[in-house]
Amino acid sequence: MRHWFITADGSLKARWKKAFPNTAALTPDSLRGQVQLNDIVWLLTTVEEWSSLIDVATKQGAITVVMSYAADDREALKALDLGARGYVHTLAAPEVLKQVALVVANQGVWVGQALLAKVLGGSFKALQQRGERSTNHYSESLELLTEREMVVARAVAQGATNKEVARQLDITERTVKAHLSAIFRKLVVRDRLQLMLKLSTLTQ
Amino acid sequence: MRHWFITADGSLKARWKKAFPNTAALTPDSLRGQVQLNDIVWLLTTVEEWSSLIDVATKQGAITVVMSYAADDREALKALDLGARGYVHTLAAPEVLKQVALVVANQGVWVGQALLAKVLGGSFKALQQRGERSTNHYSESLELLTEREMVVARAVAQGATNKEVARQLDITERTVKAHLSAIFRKLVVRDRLQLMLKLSTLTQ
DNA sequence: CTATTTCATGTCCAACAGTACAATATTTAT
DNA sequence: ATAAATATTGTACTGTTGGACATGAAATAG
Repeated sequence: MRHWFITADGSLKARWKKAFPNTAALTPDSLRGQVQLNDIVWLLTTVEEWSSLIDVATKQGAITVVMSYAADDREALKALDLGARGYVHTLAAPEVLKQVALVVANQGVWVGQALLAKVLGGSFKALQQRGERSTNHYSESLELLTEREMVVARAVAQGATNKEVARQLDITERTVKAHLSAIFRKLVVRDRLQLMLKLSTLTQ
Repeated sequence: MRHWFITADGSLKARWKKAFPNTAALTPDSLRGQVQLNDIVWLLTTVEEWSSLIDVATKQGAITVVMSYAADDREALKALDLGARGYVHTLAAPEVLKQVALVVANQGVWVGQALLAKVLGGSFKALQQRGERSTNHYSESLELLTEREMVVARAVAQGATNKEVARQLDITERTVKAHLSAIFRKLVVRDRLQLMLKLSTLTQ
């Protein structure tokens, strides 16, 4: 089982070699005939080139993973729909690539956690034949927040401390706390970590 | 990390032991309190019992896989929607079970190929109009963490307090802090919020 | 014009988080 | 066998967080 990285110029990044010692880079043209059964093909080409490349690779029994700079759910779903078995960020660390390889090589599918929730939630409802529009109770609860609270919530969800938020917004730390208390009460979470989780399930 | 097979009578099939030497069978009642973080729970109960059992297992940080005789797509989606990470046939061979375990333990989701097509097809349409954004930047490695540290890191990334993690793992709060200090140092983050952010990108 | 909402700030305090010093037992590697 | 890594727990200390009391100004809705 070999790993092939398909890049426009056939270049091979060091971190890929670090992840998989027995690997090689290829240009899109030289893909056909090279790959074998259960090889893993990592595609770094443009969106336009996927379709045919995924097809070529899978026809030869290879497993395809699309790499992209844009962590775009729709793009990911398109790739998976076309036959790719994974969708991962281009700059993923060697350790992540290893995990992805492990999963896809074992018949699994690699998608982000956030995307997964959407996929399962969405499709489940789709199969249930429900005509209701996707009313995420989150957007409602988010609308409870005032403009200022929203800004604070976002900053905190990005990992900022109260002090940092205060500096960013040029207000005192006390005021940040006041906003946070209101946010916690409105969104029914106990602390900034739970807030982070709540926000991430919806804004990502 | 242990494997638990939940059956009505608490019986344990030979092929499960063959797949995972380090395993045990449980009845639905005895599930609570037994399983730990990152354990894998295989559910062989009736459909009616899933909901609560998946909930109990995941609340304790375990990964749930539903086993069923009926290869029913809708049943599978329901299981996954409830929080299960895999859906596999009850009579699956040991080799298959090992693969499933490998995939779900690495953040993957196990579903059949046929179901996958449906899921993606359905959700792709369902998700046509949603915007996305993302940020990815990391270099440090998850493999720097020991097994124990990994368990703590995941628990914290799910929003647990030190006290809660201590209770879950049946260790003192002080030990949790020790692990966390090691985690922070290794992953070069300053606190649990930054850890959360880092893990969410690493395991995306 | 008043009532309400939003935004800002203050002090006090208890709980939580994280580090700096440890120490000890077990397992793993050389 | 010895060294290194891992897992566990302890005390003491500092900084952060969030709630419980507040107050006051500006904007907005009725």
